[in-house]
Amino acid sequence: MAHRQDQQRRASIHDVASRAGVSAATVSKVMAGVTTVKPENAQRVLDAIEQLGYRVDPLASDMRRAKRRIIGAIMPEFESEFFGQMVSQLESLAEQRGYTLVAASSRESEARETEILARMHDWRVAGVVLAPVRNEHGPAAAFMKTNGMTGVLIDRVLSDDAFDTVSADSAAASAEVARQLIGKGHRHILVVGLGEQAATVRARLDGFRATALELAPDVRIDVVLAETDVEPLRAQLRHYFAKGERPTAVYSLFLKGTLVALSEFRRRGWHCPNDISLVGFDDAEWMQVTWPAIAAVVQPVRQIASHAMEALFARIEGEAGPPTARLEPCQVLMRESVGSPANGSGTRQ
Amino acid sequence: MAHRQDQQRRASIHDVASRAGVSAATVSKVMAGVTTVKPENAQRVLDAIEQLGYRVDPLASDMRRAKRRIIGAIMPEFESEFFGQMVSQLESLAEQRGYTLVAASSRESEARETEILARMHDWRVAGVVLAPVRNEHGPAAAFMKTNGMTGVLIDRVLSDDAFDTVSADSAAASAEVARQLIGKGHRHILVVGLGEQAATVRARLDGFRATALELAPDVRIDVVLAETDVEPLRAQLRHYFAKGERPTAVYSLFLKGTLVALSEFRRRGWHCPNDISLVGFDDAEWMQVTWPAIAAVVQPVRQIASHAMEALFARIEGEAGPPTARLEPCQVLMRESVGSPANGSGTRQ
DNA sequence: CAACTGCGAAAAATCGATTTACTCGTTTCT
DNA sequence: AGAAACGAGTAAATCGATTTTTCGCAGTTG
Repeated sequence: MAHRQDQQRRASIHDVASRAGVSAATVSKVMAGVTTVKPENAQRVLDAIEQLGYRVDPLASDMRRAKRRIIGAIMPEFESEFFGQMVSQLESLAEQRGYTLVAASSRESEARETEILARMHDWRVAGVVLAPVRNEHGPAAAFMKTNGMTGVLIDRVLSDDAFDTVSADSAAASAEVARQLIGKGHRHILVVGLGEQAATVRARLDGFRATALELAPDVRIDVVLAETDVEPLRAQLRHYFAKGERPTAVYSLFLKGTLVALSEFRRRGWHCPNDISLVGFDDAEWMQVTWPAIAAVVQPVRQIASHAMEALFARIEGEAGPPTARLEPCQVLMRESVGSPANGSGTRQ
Repeated sequence: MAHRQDQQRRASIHDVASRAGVSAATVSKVMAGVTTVKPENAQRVLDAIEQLGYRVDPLASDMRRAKRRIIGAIMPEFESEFFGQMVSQLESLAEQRGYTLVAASSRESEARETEILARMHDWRVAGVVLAPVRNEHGPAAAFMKTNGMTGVLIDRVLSDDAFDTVSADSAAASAEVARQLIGKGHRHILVVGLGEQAATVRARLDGFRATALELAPDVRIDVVLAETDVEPLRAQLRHYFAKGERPTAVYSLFLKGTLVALSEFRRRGWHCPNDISLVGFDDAEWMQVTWPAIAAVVQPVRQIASHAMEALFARIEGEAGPPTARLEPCQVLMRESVGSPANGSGTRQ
């Protein structure tokens, strides 16, 4: 009955060799495309491979190699559109070069970040794309340095003295947001953010503040920052509004903050842009289909991914030289959620 | 200058052995926790490991093993919240059992699905969690069967004769949606969907239609289905409305369809729920913070993930018996985007 | 005292492919 | 003609751990 004896060992190079009547070394050469094999023998090997359904065992094959054709990717999370697209892009770029991408999520923990890195080191990955939880100065980057790993840092980084970095030009984008909000007449703006330690959050905040103050020295900029979690941010924001503060615009430095802001507006019955304006860093597909459409800074995911991979492969192929720090320009989409404060800022429409 | 000689070969088991003055076999035993080692020697080995910073090379270690402690996961895409959460959950569950998750995206292609599967087979993964692009009858599942792989199918599947399956109870959820829409008085409903071949799409459509017709035999149900891409769906939907069709409610069978429907409503200046009602399969975080909040069917991601992993590990550990087919109950959140058609169905508010 | 039992550890085989070194013939060059 | 070069192929070493086998030695047993 049970034809469950199909646990037949998969064909090894020796099986192919004996079936083709040659040695294992010859089979290996045929697979490697070496020309010093008699065409006749090569054909017999090819036939044997075909018949046995032979596939090279990557474990054995990679054993003697110092590096495998594997790229590791470590993202802070997988749930957001941004990192989802990033992983997808990276995977596709890696595959184009014949590499396999192995992705892992640090789940916003620096400890996990280093553990994963150690595991990838054990796996002898050729290189790593690390999107650190905080910034380029964490233990993960240090681990990579001490272990001589090849890698690129992306997203929440500015520049590093050991690794190439690629990230969105947060400061420039924030400056542009400031320019537009000030231009529309806003003079009391609330900035909300998460993760003070993240390199990009500081860049966004500073870029925004500098430009806003330059264009309108009388502008009032309030800041509500929470350290790591979203819920504390929500609480702080609620408290801020409860005090009676009434900014005419809110600029959220990251996606979850935009959601928190929107939900607080809901609680209070405020509508955009009549009661308050809203811009968020990070775009999402849904933002253009809602009433109103939500203004957002679009991060250039594809550019970041492709430049990161370019830099990484250059290093893998041995390129020397000082590390580069790339900043990719963002696009600011001022959608319906932003208006002029004049429209009415006190009562509901 | 260049202190770049740090490419020092990492310590092998033999380095540890010679430093501890024992043989490699003894080191291996100490690491494996075998008790037949003199405590004194064990200590020397431990010290040597400590001093050399020795870590087992997984490549060499796994070489002789038939299976590695690796679980493969293949998702149709990484960009959506649903699959992002799914991968995250699976990764965390795998790690809890000491396994590493290797995730890959088939990018909605059955050909890629099989390629990835072949690669994972080469890697000797202990098991695979496959979320097939279409359904359980594709080439990927067949590949798994012929190669005797261990696996679980999730999401776009109903049941299979070789593998355990876990998915959301689409039919029941759709029936509930039908119940509520009919209950609110809707008698002309448009259902939009993508991927006729996907097991779940059919289940959702049939579940909805059966219940709606049972409760209100006079209900008119229109269906707009596109095969694979979103843009054709958008075109079809636009054409449908251009004909002058005016359903009072739209039920989208998947997330992207909900976005397409919303953007078409925008084009025409229709607001929910006054001009038209909308419910979508698949919830997303933003749906509760928009005006109006969008009604949605929430898939039980955590349950699906954990039951899938439970089933998978049971099989890995040798559990026999016929495959099981689990359906996890969904939650239907009727939010503001759904109202009664009476509210006004012709002109803008 | 020879034979047996066990323990602890070393030696050797194994996993599957790659690579180096080496063996024969054949050409080619001087 | 003799040396060097080359073509085609094989045996063996190698990668780093695990597992099986073997071995020495101490303590028992008959």
